[in-house]
Amino acid sequence: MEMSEKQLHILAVAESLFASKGYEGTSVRDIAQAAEVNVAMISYYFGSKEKLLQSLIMERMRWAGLMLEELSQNKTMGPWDKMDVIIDFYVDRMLKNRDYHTILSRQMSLAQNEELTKILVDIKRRNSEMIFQIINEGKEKGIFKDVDNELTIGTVIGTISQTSMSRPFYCSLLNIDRDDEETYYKLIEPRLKKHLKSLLRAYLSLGASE
Amino acid sequence: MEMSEKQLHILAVAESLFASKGYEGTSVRDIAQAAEVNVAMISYYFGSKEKLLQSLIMERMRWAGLMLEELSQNKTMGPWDKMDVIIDFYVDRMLKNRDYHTILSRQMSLAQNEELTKILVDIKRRNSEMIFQIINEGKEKGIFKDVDNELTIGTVIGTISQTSMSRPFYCSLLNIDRDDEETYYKLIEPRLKKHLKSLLRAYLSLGASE
DNA sequence: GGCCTTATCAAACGTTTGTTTAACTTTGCG
DNA sequence: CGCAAAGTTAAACAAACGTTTGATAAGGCC
Repeated sequence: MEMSEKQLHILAVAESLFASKGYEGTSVRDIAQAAEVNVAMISYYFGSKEKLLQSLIMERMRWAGLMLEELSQNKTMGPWDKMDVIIDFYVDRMLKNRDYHTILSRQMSLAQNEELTKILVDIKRRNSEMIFQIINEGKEKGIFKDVDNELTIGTVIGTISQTSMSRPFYCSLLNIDRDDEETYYKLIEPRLKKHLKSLLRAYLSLGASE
Repeated sequence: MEMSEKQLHILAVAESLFASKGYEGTSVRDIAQAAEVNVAMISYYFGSKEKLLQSLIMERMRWAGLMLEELSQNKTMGPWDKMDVIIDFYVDRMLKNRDYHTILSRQMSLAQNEELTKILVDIKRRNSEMIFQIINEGKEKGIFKDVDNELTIGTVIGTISQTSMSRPFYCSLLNIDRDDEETYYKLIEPRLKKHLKSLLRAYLSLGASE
C-alpha cells in the first residue's frame, strides 16, 4: 500500500499516458520509457498492467471524499451556500485531476473490469449521497422546490466531464488553440462555476414544472 | 461510399464491440468472429482497422444533422416549444445511437487521430450553431434571459452522455439491474426529457444571476 | 467457353504485446 | 566484512496483434 517515490512516479506517468492514449492504447513499454525505468520494473512493482491501473485508482482515491462529509453536516451554512460550495468543490476537483477523471469515466463506460466498476460505483454513490442530503435539506426547509435528484447530479458531473472530454470541441467554440490546455482550463473553470451555480439556482428555486 | 449489406453488417458488429470494449480493446479478429466473416475481409473491404472506424463514423454521420436545420428556421413555433423539441430530439438521438455516441465521445477525448477529431468537431459545431440560433432568437424576443450559450450546450449533451457512459452508476442509484439495459433506458429516457426541459425552462427564464 | 473482376478463405507474415527469466548490482543490517 | 533482501537490467518468452499473401470460387460480360 505504501509507495516509494519511484512507484508514485510511474503511476503519475501512467496516469498521463492513459488519459491521452487510453489504457489499451498505452503499452507497458510506453510507460517504462516515459518514466525512464526498465520494463520489468512495472511487473516487479505492480504485478501486471491491470494491477497498475488498479493501484493508480486506489492511490488517487485516497485524496478524495473527505470534505464533502463535513459539509453535509454543517449546521450554520444555508442550503444555497452549501450548493455553491459543492459546485466549486466539484469543478476544482474534476479539473485539477482531469486525467484521473478521464480515465475513470472511460473505464466506467467499458463493460469489462466488473470488480473495478463496483468499486467506482460505490465511491460515486457515497459522494452523491451527501449531495442528496443537502438537496433534501433544502427541500424540507421549503427553500428548494422539488427536482430530480439523481439527474441533477448527472447534470453537474456531466457538464464538467463534457468540458474535459470534449475539449477540442469547446476550444473550437471558444476560439482557443486546441493545444493550449492551460489557457482553456483557466478560462473554463470560472465559467463552469458561474454557469452551474446560475443553473442550479434557477432550477432549485423554480423546481420541475408541471 | 455505397456499402453492401455485408459491409454494413460488419460496421454494426464493430460498433457494438467498440462501444463495449473500446477501439483498442477490440481486435479485428473479434470483429470478424462476431460478424462471422473471415479476418481478411476487413482489410479487403475497409483497408485497415482505423479506416473501418472512420467508415463507421462516416456512415452513421449521414443519418444525423437534417431535422435541426429546418427547426432553426421554423417561423411558427415559439422559442420555448423549439427548445422542447430540441431536447426530445437530442435525448432520442443519443440514447437510440448510444453505442455510436459512446465511441465518439471516447475518441474525442483521445489525443490522437488529429484528422478524425477535426471532422467530429465540425459536426458538433454545426449542430450547436443551430441551437445557438434558437437561444439567441429567444433572447432577442425578450423571452429568454441572458445565459452562457456554450456551456448550456455542454449541460444538455453532458447530462445525456453521463447517463449513457456511467450507466452502472445510475443503475445502482435507481435500483436497476446493471445488465438490464432495456429497462434502464426505458426509465431514463422520459426522465431525461422532463429533467432537461424543467432545467432549461428555469435557467432560460431566470438567466445567469450573480 | 474464355476472361476479367470481385469475393472468400486458410495460412503465414513481421511486429508488438504483457510477462518472465536469470544474471547482476545495490542496499541495509548483524 | 558478509550475506541475504531488494532493486535493476537486457534478453527471451509465448501469445496476440493488424495485415498480406496466394489460392480458389463465383459472377457478369463479350
